[in-house]
Amino acid sequence: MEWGRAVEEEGSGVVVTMQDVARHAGVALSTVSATLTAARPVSAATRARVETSMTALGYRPNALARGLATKRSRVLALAFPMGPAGLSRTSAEFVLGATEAAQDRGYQLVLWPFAADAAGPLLDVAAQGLADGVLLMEVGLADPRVRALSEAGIPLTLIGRTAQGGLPVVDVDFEATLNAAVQHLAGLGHRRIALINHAAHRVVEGHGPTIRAGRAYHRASTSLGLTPRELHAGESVAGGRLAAEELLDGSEAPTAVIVMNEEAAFGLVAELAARGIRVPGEVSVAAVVSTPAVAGQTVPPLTTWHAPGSALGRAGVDTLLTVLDTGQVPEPVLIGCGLVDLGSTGSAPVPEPAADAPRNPPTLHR
Amino acid sequence: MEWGRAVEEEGSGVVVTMQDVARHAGVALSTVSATLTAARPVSAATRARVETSMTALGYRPNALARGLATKRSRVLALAFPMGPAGLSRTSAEFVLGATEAAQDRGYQLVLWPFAADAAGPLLDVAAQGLADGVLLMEVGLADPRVRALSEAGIPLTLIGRTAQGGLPVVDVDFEATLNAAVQHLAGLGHRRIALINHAAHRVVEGHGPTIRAGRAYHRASTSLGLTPRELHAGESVAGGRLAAEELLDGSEAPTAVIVMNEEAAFGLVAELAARGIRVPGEVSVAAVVSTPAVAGQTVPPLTTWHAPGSALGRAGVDTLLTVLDTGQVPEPVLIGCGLVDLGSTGSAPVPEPAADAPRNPPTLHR
DNA sequence: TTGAAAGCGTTACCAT
DNA sequence: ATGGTAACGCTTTCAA
Repeated sequence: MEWGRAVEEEGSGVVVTMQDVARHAGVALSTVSATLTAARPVSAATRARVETSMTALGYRPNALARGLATKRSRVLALAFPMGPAGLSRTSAEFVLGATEAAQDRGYQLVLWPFAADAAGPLLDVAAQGLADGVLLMEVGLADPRVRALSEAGIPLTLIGRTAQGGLPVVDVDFEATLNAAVQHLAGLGHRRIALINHAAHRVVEGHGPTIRAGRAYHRASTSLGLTPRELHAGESVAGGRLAAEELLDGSEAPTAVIVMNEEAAFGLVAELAARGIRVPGEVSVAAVVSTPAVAGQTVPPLTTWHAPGSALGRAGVDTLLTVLDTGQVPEPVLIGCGLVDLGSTGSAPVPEPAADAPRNPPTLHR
Repeated sequence: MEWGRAVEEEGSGVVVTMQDVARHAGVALSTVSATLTAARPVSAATRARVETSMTALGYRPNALARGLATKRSRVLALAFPMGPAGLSRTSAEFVLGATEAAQDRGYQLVLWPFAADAAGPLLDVAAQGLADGVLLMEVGLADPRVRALSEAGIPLTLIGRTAQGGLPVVDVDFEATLNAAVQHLAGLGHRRIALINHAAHRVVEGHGPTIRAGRAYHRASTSLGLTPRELHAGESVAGGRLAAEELLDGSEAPTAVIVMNEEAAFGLVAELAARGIRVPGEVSVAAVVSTPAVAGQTVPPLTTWHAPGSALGRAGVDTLLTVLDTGQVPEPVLIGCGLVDLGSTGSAPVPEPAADAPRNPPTLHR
């Protein structure tokens, strides 16, 4: 509808450029660009003409060209080491939060699956300009990726690692969470509160959550005058059962168990059920840094300190964008877990000595 | 180390362009490009010089510029509707397979989290040239995204949907899998083989797997002269228990159950355990289109027809690249599940009437 | 075999 | 407020 130029109305793979829109609207190319970016004032009249032309032609800005010109792709890469186990619910909540936050701020968030150890491909992607910055999930204490990326000067933000070396970081507040859990159980009268943590090799590998949760648990326990008892269980139902057996077979069986290992939680509950031990009547159980959606799967469902996935996601994006925009390293952001009471914790049982193992007050009868 | 030009050795955010490399190597820009793309012959000598210069300067090709020039980003988008439940193990295996296949063929595979219904953002990303093609996961029978993308002329491949409308597709071969499961159990002597499928509303919504699995199960059963009994269970432990109760309470309780619903499988096993029914002694259980990693979590672990996630991922990428390169629509690819026998299926119990419900041969005693 | 130059679709700056 | 035009970093002709 202008001087005789063949106008493709839609579809068919024909790319409509800014130049096309400009011609159609009878304005200069730079004016079209301006109405899009608001980089300079455009009169309402021309703006209207331009916008009409854009929709008429089905114009779509080319992100690559824009990125080349601005040196910004407006894409954020979320690098996560993906094993065959998939994405845990907690991670998923994180991703969703991050995705929303990114969109709110005009960025695209893409998940880039990378091997946990290989920094190379990650480096390429970032250095090639495909992503403006990188969100690194599940960072180990001595993660090769961190060194590589930060040395290459690629803006990044770490998820899941305490501040060290002045890198931008967001993380679960394990300290606060374990403290809350211990306090909660102690408040119910429990004196023997055990922790089932991740596998022992995780500690050796420098797995942050495992280490920090363990430390926080010990600190919280001793500060209340309780004797901590930490077990490491394999990440499996079987691992959980084993830990439970070890815990229950001794004479000093705990009356409350904190589990920081989702798979093992299933095993613990199964073992308790197999022994006919009532939850929370005889033993209280609390899942920590988990989610009710998972911890609620057991019978009975477990009271949970819900990992703040979504909030962490938002915080991660915000932090990364701050780095991108200002070059400054923001303070670490730590977010605690919220309590979701699903009824698996209750008052400590009255300390009645078991029949098989008489203790201090010499046999009170059963 | 050349005529006096300030040479940045690394890092520090300074971008090294092809022009820089050309100058450093004393060749033309186009020659550098040629050594990189092999688009034209380059003598070994100059190639060596160029490569030396590239590493000396720490050159990284700019993907955006290359994409702009070639009109190919060499990025494939894997669009998956991400809910808070995360990525199932099966999906994860798919993603891994796809990622590997993409890398093998020189492409980057990114996961683009999108709302299941919103086609808009997806369209933008693809139309903007950020991705060359789209892999659509979890496609519903009347998926708005499919229409939008194919109308926009964006190369795509569907995952999880039978061929219809001549679109490129890869999927699990439900027919073959359910058939194999039914045959396997019938071969063990079972005559009452039930199916616990996904929730009923899935059928209404046109959830492909649910519908096709159900159909295949019915077909396989009747072709063997068996009476099919299909139940729909909610995707939860509770849903599984409910279905189990319904199945077990009747007088015609099945001796074998096929479960095509991972969450419900947990409930089924729990209910069987609660009733003291031995698996596979009294009831055989088989998980279908699942993975041993999940179905092995129950006690006892379940014999599984393992969903071919990885193979599907590779097939999906291959199909999409075929579409991209040739514009042709390849034939649908269907891949069946492999059997992983974890011991939860066994011979059908001898049809001995239970003590509480005497049947044909009047009370043989227990 | 190599060099020079014209795009790719934008943005950003300089005029007007 | 608007129109030209030089980048952006690369691929791809076309000559030499």
